[in-house]
Amino acid sequence: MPSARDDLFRALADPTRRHLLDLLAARGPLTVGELADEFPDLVASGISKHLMALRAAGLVRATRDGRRQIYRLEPDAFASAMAPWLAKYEPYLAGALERLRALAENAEGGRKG
Amino acid sequence: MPSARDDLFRALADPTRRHLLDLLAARGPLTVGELADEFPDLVASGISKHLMALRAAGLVRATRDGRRQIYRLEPDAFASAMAPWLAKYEPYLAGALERLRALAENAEGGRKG
DNA sequence: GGTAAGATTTACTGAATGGTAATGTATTCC
DNA sequence: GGAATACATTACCATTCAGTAAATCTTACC
Repeated sequence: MPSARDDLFRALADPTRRHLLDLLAARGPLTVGELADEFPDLVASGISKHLMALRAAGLVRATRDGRRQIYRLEPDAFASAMAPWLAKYEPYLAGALERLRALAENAEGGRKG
Repeated sequence: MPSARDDLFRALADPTRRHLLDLLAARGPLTVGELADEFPDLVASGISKHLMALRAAGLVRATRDGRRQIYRLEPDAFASAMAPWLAKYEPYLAGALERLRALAENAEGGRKG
């Protein structure tokens, strides 16, 4: 029985799925069609399957709007599985965490713009 | 042709490989045998293959010591591939980054011990 | 030199994965 | 009601992957 973290990392293993997440992160909630437009080399049902995988991992959430399905990020599952894992490597990642710290501070101070 | 980030996430997808990384993070450099001892259900060559995958992804480094091979974490590849990726989700991960920020500050202040 | 120990490589196998095509299911529009 | 749109689901195929077993290679020990 795979854990939530297993699901997370398995879902993140595929470049197409990571790209889907990137799109949702960069552009906010999107329909399946809008997402699929970004993958000219893939057939629609393939995108749908990837979205199902992301949903199963808890990384995205979908809501209906008429006949469309709007997907958006679900950051909670992401954060709660990722953060404690990252913490284990904290002593080895001081530099990277430095950068993340800067980002976090930037987010605090500069978000309202 | 897979990118460095592709390699990273594919390497992290397998629970055994993540466990290997965890062991190296928690206990420092270890030999293949010491690592293999933690996986009673797996055969030695399987561990070796996983270690090769981690090495190919740049996540670990190996040095010889007699007939042993000592593996240790290689945090640079990890950080340089992971940090910019995480940054893309920064607006969605404020809470998680908060926690990471606390960790980083703790690391700064308490490292020289 | 010969043997054993530590680790990697190769060959093989079953299972999982990503992809397509076809079918199914709501929902909207005429 | 019927056609069309937007997705999801199913069936299927090729490839990849994790695992074992056996062979190989290097170093240590006698």
